[in-house]
Amino acid sequence: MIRHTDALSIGQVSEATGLSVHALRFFEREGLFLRPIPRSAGGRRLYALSDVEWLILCNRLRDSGMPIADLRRFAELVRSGPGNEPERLALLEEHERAVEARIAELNASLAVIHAKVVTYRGHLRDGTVAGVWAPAPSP
Amino acid sequence: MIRHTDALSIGQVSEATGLSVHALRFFEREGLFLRPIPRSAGGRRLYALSDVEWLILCNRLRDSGMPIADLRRFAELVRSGPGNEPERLALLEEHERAVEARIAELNASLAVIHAKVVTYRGHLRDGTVAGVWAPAPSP
DNA sequence: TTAGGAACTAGAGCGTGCTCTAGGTCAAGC
DNA sequence: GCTTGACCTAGAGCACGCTCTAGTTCCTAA
Repeated sequence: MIRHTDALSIGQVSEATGLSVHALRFFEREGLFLRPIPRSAGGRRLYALSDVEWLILCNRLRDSGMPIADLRRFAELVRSGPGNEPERLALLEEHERAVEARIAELNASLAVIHAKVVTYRGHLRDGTVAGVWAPAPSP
Repeated sequence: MIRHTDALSIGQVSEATGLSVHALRFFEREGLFLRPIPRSAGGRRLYALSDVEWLILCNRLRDSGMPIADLRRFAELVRSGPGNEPERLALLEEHERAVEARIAELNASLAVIHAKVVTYRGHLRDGTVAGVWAPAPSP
C-alpha cells in the first residue's frame, strides 16, 4: 500500500511499475529520469508519484520498441526545459511511425502464419497432406 | 540472376532471403534447415529452391518474434516426417496467439503515444504547455 | 597461370537490456 | 542490543541473435 506522503521507496516503485529494482537503478544510471532522484539521510532513493508516471510512459515507449538511447534523448529534452517541444514531438512522431510500421509487419506475418494454421487444420481434418512441409531428401 | 539449375550458392540464397551469409551458416549450425544442405565437390553449400522457400517462412516466423529455439523445434518436427502434424499446428497456433497479443500490446502503446503526439501538436499550435512533461525540481 | 572474389571452418566478439553478485548499510520490531 | 529484510554501490554476467576474424581453399575469367 502506497501512502500519500509522496515519497516512495524503490520497492514500492518496482511494484507500481512492474520494473525490477535492478532495472530502476539501471534506468537511473542510464539517465532516463527527469530529475536526479533525491535520497533519504541513509542514502535511499525517494521517488515521487511524478517519477512513477514518467516510468509508466517510459514503459510504454520501451515495450513498443523504443531503444534506451532514444528514451534517454527524450528525457534529456524534457529535462532541459521548455523550448524544445518541436524536437520532442519529432521524436514521438518518429516512434509512432516505427510502431505503426511494426504493427503492419506483424499483421503481414500473422496472415502468413494464419494461412499455415488453416492449412494444417484442413490437413488434419481431411487427412490430406497438401501444402504442409515434408522432409526433403538429401541428394 | 538465379539460373534454373536448382543449385544455389550461399550468396544467391543470401540475396534471395535477405539473410546474411553469416546468418545462413549460423542457421545451419542451429539446425534450422529441413535437411542437411548438400555440398559441392569443393565443399560449398548447394541450396535448392525449397530451402529458400523454407527460409522465407523462417524469416516470417523470426521477424514476428519466434525465438530460434522454437524455430528449431518446428524444423525438427518437419524433419522427423509425417505424424506429428498436431504438434506442428499447436506450435503455430501458439505463435499466432503470441503475435496477436503483441499486436494488441503495440496498439495500446500506439494509442498512448498518439495521445502524446496530439498533446504536443496542440501545445505547439496554441503556445500552451498543458499536458506536456516539464522538468521537476530536485527537492 | 594467376589474380580476385566467393566460399569454407572454428571460434571470438558484440549490442542490447537487463540481472545478479559481493560485500556491505540502514531501519524497524522484538 | 539484535535480527531481519529492504536497500546501497560497483561491477560482473547473461541471453539472444547474429556478426566478424583469421587463415585457408575454391573457382572463374583473363
